[in-house]
Amino acid sequence: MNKKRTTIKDIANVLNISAAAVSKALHDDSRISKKTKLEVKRVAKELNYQPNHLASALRRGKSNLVGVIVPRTNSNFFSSVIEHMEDVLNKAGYNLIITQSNESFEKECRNIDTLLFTQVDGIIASMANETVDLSYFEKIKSNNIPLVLFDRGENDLNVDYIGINDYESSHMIIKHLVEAGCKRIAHIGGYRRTRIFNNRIRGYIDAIKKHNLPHDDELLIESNLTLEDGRIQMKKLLTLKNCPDAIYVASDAAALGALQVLNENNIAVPDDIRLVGFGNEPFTSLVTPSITSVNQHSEQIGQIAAETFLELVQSKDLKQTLNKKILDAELIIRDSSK
Amino acid sequence: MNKKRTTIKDIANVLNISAAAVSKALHDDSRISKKTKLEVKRVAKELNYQPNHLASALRRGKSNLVGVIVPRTNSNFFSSVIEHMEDVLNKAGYNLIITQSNESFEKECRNIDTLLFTQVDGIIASMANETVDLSYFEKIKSNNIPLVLFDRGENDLNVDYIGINDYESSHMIIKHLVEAGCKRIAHIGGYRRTRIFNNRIRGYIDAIKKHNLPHDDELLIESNLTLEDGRIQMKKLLTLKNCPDAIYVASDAAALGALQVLNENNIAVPDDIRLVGFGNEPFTSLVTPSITSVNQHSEQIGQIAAETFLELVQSKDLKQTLNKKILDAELIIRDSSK
DNA sequence: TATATTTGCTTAAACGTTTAAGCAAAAGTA
DNA sequence: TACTTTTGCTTAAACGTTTAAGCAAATATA
Repeated sequence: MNKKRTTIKDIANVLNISAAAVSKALHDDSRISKKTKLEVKRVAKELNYQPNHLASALRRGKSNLVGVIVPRTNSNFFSSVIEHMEDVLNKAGYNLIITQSNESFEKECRNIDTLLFTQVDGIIASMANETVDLSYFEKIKSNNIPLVLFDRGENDLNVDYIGINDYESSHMIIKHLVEAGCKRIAHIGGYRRTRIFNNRIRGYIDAIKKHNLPHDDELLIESNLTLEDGRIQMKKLLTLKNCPDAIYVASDAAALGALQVLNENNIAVPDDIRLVGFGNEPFTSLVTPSITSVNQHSEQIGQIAAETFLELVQSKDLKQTLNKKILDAELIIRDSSK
Repeated sequence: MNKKRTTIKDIANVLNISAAAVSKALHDDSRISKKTKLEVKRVAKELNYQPNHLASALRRGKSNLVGVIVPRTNSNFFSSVIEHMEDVLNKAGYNLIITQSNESFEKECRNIDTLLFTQVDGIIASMANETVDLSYFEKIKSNNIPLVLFDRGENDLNVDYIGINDYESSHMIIKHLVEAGCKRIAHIGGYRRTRIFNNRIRGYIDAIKKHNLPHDDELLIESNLTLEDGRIQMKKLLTLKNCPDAIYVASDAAALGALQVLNENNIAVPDDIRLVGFGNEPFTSLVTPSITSVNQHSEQIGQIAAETFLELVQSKDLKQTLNKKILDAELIIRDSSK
């Protein structure tokens, strides 16, 4: 009927030594004898001792918690990133607090407050689409909390970043479509204020020029890239006098919307119009025809983001050099562009 | 250049009162004057005071953290449950630590250890498919930590549970298929050791009998319900001399696998074979033909699970009556069974 | 042998809160 | 007036751990 949990004091009482000695024994301090260490560990196990994480965190001034903010967990990319981040950080003794912003700036701000309140040792985040005002992220920095961004980053913040080479990815996609014989390629992109979408757009424009294809304003569209956006923008593209023969869509969800519209209008994919998405979400291989897409290496991004965070806390005082790690993405060619 | 964060002592010094008075003022204690409260709050804001969560948690013996364990976050059902749980719990002052087991028993055990180590005030979990050994969940109970299960529960554990009526859902599905004229209905289910899958199987068997349809052993299959399982089991069903005219699959992923095989074999859905999935994952409405499925009311489940947890902590000492809340599911009829 | 070093512990303070107990002054009551 | 009650604070201890400082005994060094 022992309501109370065992503490190091309980162990100390059993062995008639001080609580300090117990603490040191549990941490394998060199000034504690082998014999005492063994006895302490034995009693700890016997009494089912669980260290009080709050007390040690309070004393040591760190919580061993890392806050994670993602636009949503319900995406293969983000949940995979998180999984691999967790692997690395758990091994280093950190636990994760995962929060989702649902692409809302307001929710993101509340998440940041929550994480700061919870005394996390650092924050690894991917920004909401809506976010333009960076004051809340500045708040993290001014609280001296290590911050690492991935995928959705922001140059102005001057923090470590891990992402893929969006500019190059666009080049890769356009090259693939050109080689397949496409002459008129449209791009349904995100809003330029988000760095990754801006890079994809820049890559698209430069690649189009490089291959001497027409760079027509009506072929370049900005949107929120939801499935519904994909539908709307695809319908708009179909009304053009001079219809494109390929569409590069900056998200898989929007690409799926576009595909639905094409199917509904009995336009053959890839024969009449070729289609490429972005993100390599599982459903891209499940729909008919399967959608060509870009693998963003979520495993590596998660792992590297975690490692970057660890470097950051380990070298906290020394003036840190900025880390921007850009991975090459991989084009997964499927039926929609074959 | 103030490295240190502001504490209540700093506020106390500014106002020449005791730290205790500051603490009480911040908590609107009735024994502190209005004037002092206002001043304390003003100074707190001025100094950008952030309460040290660890210290207050240590002192009060509770962390205001709730641990969540789900098989995976990359599922619309679970991420939606989490989102709505978060809404309720944030309002009540709790934060979430989300962990995923990836359907692995081992990972689930490690997650439980992690959460206990982090001193969570309670755990809300949905069990991994693999889990049969309940000792780790018993460990939660024996640590006196409130435990609430949802979706994937377990009768033997005797803890609060929120889920849908799986047995009734099967009846609903069979009724729908019978009304559509089906005479020979197969079921690709999960393993009976998991309660929800057992209930779906029982519902299937009883409904089949009720409608005087043939209950053939070869029509009832147990599997892991992954997409690949759906493909394999569907191929097996197609080899039967007496082929079914409808398939009820206990997960959307497996239903999709089955659909792929049917499409590849040029078997018309729904004309030759009708298909029903379970879970109402977004892709069910996106594939061709769209898949009839069951909406599990993730929003309500998340909300009720959170509320159940709150009831549990509020009435911790009084002998708690067991809460099992079973919601009615909703059949979403789509092209695959029309 | 006398002195220095190492070993193995102890004591006590600290981390930032909360809270029980207490005390003086103000306000209320008879 | 003399008392009780209320108000508005303070003091001090506690939560469970870590850690700097210190001290005696054992061991090494000269």
